[in-house]
Amino acid sequence: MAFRAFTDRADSKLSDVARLAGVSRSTASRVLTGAAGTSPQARAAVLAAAEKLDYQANPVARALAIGSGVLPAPGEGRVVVAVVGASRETLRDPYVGTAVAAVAEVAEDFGAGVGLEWVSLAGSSALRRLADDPWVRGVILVNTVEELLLDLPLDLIGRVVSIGIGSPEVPSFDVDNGGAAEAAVTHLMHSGRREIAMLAGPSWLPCLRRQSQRYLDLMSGAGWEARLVPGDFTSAAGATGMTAVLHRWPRTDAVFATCDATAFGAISVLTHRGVRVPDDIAVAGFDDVPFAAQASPGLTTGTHPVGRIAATAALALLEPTVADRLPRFFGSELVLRETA
Amino acid sequence: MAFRAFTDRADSKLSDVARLAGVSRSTASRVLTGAAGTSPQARAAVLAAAEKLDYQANPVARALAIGSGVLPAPGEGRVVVAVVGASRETLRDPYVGTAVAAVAEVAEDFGAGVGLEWVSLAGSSALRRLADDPWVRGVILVNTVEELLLDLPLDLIGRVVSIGIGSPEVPSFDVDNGGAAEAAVTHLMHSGRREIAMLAGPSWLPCLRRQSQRYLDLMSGAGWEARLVPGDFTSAAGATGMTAVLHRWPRTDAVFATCDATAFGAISVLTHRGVRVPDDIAVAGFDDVPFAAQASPGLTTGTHPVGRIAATAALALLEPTVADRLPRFFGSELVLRETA
DNA sequence: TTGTATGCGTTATCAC
DNA sequence: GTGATAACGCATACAA
Repeated sequence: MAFRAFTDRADSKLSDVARLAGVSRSTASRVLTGAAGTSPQARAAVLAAAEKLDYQANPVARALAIGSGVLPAPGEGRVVVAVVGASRETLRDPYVGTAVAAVAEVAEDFGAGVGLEWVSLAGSSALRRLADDPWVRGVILVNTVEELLLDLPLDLIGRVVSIGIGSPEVPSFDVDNGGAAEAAVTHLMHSGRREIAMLAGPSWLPCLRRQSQRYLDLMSGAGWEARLVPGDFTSAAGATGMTAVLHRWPRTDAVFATCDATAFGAISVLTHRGVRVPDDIAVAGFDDVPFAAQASPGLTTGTHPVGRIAATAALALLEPTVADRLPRFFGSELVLRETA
Repeated sequence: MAFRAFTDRADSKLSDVARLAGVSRSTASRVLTGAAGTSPQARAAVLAAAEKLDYQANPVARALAIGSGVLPAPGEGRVVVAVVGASRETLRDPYVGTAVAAVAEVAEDFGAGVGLEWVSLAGSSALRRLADDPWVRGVILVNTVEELLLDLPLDLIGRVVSIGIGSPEVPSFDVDNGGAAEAAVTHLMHSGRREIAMLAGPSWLPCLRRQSQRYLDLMSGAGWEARLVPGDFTSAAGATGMTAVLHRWPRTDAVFATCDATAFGAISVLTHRGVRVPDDIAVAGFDDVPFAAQASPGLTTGTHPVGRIAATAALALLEPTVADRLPRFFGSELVLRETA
């Protein structure tokens, strides 16, 4: 994030180069801009002079002449993490912090900075602004929805990726949360549970559909009744969701939660009511946050490599040449602890 | 974060305004730039014309003429959270995520963006770059050290604040962790504990000195032996620190940890060894992370309003007029739960 | 192929 | 006070 070109005035200008090369400014300009119609010898002389003088074109003057805006030099600019959500408080999710940190780390290797921005569910104007800003090297959409993907500013395409759902134009990077759900639910099934409820995430979040759907499929495949309650990733939602489940389906003997925070919320309700975990009700989460290991009982949960996913997304933006070879789908591993 | 001025060409130029106002470009320019020597009637005419045409000076042309770089328009630019630390992984601390999110929320109200950057302990060059970048509206230093504060780029002064220690030139915002330490330690003392150890934070972090010092003062004031082990905010450090404490001072009956993660690391060691918490050893933490309430036993800990602190720091940067009236020191409240 | 001349939109320096 | 006019540094039709 140097932006050197803006402030430090170049020590030499085009006319200096031209004079040293023994040509006119026009010729020097032509050579330097790579325009056609320059003799090899003129080109060599200009290039040598430019090299010698360590010439750096003044981006402001160039922008004025060209009629364009000032463009960032290679190695400048920033990557912005654009988090889609119902309210600005979405930014407070620990998930976001992890992603931003990971992006910051890889961006630094490319001389880029990181930005964090909230985008409302109908926030195409925010994306429009990002698209208009030449200093935005790339945008990482987080938790985006279909609508946003559909009317994405066209000039953003090619420098936007998504963590969550994608589209033909925007490559997506995500955890295999369908697989994670399957691992957790089948584990619960194999350990003899049948009355399995799911404390799901926000229903508007499309990338979660794989998770809920897999649960639904598994339950109907086994011929058992599905018990799904939506939530919002908070532990409060886990608590109210658990309460609702207990009320509607008193015989429930296992719960799969969309994330660890929700699982912990559920567990707190359970222990408060004297329900034993896992003896009476088994609980499985998803994310494998640090506390999952420290809690007692230890939370059985699926890993969620948020940092790796975000870093990969950032790399795809900053190093387009390797983008195709990057993993797009990240596996989750079920970590068996005590709650299930 | 509009940066509109860069890309969208102004629809009207200075000459248009001048023509409509019936004056020369020179006069129009003088009026618009606020230079001296303009007649009231000329000023009125120009202002009216500019208003009518919705005139916006082209920043690129202005920059070229003025010889400066392109400056952000009022309401543009960004605030960067500069986290000081030994390695880039410092960025992964949940504390950082919370701070960035909070800053992002208030920055948005001012049309500013947020950036996140890592600054090494000897990272004056990184700060130099930030100072040179006119698009940086302000810098929020996090966990800074004295050295960095001493050779801060001079032109950064006035748009840099600190979360942690400050200096005469850079206002600091921080939690009262001395008070937090006192509340926790005296609580332990009042509940009959005497052999109180402290699992401290990184020794290089100056803003933590108030915390450790208060513990030391309290212990020596009571005439008891101090037992302090440094760590690094991780739960791993809590585990190894707890092990060390147990080894060196087997009769320890209470522990105050610099943060909740460290406290949980200590507790896991304790429970693994069959030591009962709080019966045998009481544990108090600091931060009051969400998990502190959900863990069982619930963690007794001091609140740490990171979000409010960061938001206030951002406000001080973006609204200098109210900066003096902003709180600089944020109280911590001891939340009594089960571990102490 | 090369050089000349002019434009990009503003600010600053002059005379007036 | 005001209006020409020359920078600012570069790009590019156009003429040579």
